[in-house]
Amino acid sequence: MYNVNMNVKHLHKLVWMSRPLMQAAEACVEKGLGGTDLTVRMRAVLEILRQYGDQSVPQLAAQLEIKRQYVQLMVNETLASGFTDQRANPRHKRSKLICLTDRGRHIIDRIIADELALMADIGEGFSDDDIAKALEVVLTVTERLKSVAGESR
Amino acid sequence: MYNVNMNVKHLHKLVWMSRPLMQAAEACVEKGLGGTDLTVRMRAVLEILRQYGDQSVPQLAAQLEIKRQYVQLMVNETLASGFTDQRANPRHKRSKLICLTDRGRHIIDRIIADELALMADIGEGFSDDDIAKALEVVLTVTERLKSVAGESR
DNA sequence: GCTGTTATGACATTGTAATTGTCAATATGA
DNA sequence: TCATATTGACAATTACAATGTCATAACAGC
Repeated sequence: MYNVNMNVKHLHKLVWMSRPLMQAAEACVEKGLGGTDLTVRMRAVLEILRQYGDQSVPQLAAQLEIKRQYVQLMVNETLASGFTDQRANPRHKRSKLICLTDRGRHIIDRIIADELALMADIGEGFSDDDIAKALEVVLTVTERLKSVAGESR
Repeated sequence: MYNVNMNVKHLHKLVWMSRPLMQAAEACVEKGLGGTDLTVRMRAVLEILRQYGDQSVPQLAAQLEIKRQYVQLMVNETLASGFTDQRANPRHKRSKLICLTDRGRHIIDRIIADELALMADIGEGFSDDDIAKALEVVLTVTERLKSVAGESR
């Protein structure tokens, strides 16, 4: 029998707070996107490209853990809006690499900067250590939950 | 100009981890529900009833922060499956209170117990203080993000 | 009690995110 | 060269949730 202590209940609550947190976060992001032609899902593509460099659609799909067919839609939107462009892929002739245009890079840089500025406000009152530890908990818990859910499928 | 330090980047990452965390959590919950006739959304109704007692559909909707029409569907499913029942509402004759049946209470108790047991494994290696602090960060950040997103609408 | 307003349940419609399935074209690798 | 895998394109489907509407019924002020 497990000793169901406070620790465990806190963790349970933390995990269940992930949905409200996500919703609040996405609402904020959406608000920050107001005025630009970007959508939240286009933003996700630009962010990955910004952080990890040019990639093919299937590679993006793996990063985002979303099916490639849907990522293709997202990417097509960014292409149509001129935030990204295609260039030759040395590793696969048919699957072009998606890269940020100057416009795309400019806008995603600005958006991320705005978001970080917001985070500076949001984190008010917590120490660097608090935040670092909280992140570590969240990352670890996510990994462990993934492996639990993934088992024996 | 903001000083974009590690703290802020960690917080940004933490916030963006909320989606993967949620997906992993829901996948685990779904797995835990295997074998029962419960769905994830029915589970949500039972959990609120278990924690906060009998409530009307509009009250549940407020708790879950979901529109009452959709909660009505969720509740109807729990009624149809015999996990909940209706009883007279002293405060409103038409809007019955939804309450757990013995079967409903038994199953949600078991599911929560299983989840807490899983949390005991998942939290391995973190101190009570780490978890408590992480929860505090998540709760606070969620509240603050909500208020930011809610402003001037 | 009468009456206007609100709350509720029921149902239909719509929107959006994302998955799944399929197909043809093309690349890749043995 | 040829079998297999990958890719992009597109259609269909599922799931979640919001939104709209309506009739009924409850409530509150008078």
